[in-house]
Amino acid sequence: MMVEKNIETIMSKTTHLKIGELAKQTGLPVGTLRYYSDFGLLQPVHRGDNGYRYYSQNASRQVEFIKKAQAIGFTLEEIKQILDVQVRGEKPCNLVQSLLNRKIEQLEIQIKQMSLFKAELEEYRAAWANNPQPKSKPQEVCPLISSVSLHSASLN
Amino acid sequence: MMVEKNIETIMSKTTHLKIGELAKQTGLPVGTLRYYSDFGLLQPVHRGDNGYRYYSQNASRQVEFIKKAQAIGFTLEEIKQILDVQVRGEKPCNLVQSLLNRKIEQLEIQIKQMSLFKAELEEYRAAWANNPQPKSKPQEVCPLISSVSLHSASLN
DNA sequence: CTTGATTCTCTAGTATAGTAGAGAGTTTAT
DNA sequence: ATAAACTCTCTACTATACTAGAGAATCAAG
Repeated sequence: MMVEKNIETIMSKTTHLKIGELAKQTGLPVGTLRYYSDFGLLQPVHRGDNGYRYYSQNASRQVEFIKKAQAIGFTLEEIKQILDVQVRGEKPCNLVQSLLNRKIEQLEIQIKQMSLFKAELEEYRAAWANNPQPKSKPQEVCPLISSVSLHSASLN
Repeated sequence: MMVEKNIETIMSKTTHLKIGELAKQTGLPVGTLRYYSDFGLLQPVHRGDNGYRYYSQNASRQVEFIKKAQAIGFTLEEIKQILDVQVRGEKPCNLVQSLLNRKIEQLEIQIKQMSLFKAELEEYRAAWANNPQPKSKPQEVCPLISSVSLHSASLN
């Protein structure tokens, strides 16, 4: 009993991170890490007898992955699906493959949309730069909406 | 009195849209349009004596703009700030210019991030395609997380 | 003129992604 | 051994973007 506990303690100390340590490494608040844990997004490798969460060293890399994916617009649910596969080291079953394919396609579309939208905003900005104010046509509320909207049609 | 009301009624019928009509044109539920109205994102040009919202013909184009911007990750608050300027036809004051500049920059960064992330997922997929399963190293939970994470560092 | 559709306001509920705090147990440092 | 720091669970609250429904007024058609 005593021996077993010692072994675990040593293991935990050397190979695992407590939640606060992971928080420091990643910059995420402890509360968020707990939330991820409960959500099933980032699970500790094990729980101590005290109930403490112990994370693998990989955890902070997974957090980085999560951050990126999130910044790009993936929901936690979607990220979980991707990470689940990673973590479980499953063979790429058809389901998972198609999931990944869908995500990649989505990204591609989004990148295109964003590029177009950016161009639109840039035009917008440029048009303004030398557009004093529309005094003549009061019924046209926005002087730029029409030009902006020309491109809008092609985006959706 | 009577004459005024008639004129308004005629104006409304010919130049303005009732909420349900706009809903049909745009595909957005009436409730959402009301929400946008209350939020100040898409305001009716006027309210009738009955309290009805009357929208300009432009409204549906603005909705398209909103949809796109939203699809790309802008919040309604941000979109409002952009549209406010459009609608008010304001001169590009410094504040607004910098707002737009910031948005454009943000988009640029996001596009880059998404491209990198997409590449990452593609690598991921490719690596899986010919990776049977990691039997030898049980402690390495994920066979791909390491390769994935190599690129991760450069992304943030 | 009445019926049915549309609109109004207002309240409340949903999902996502957390954040904050209470109250209790655990660990660490002195 | 005791205090400070850390962790636990659980509840409740926040913001964003809606959605649903009640109850009342208004409008449009036959």
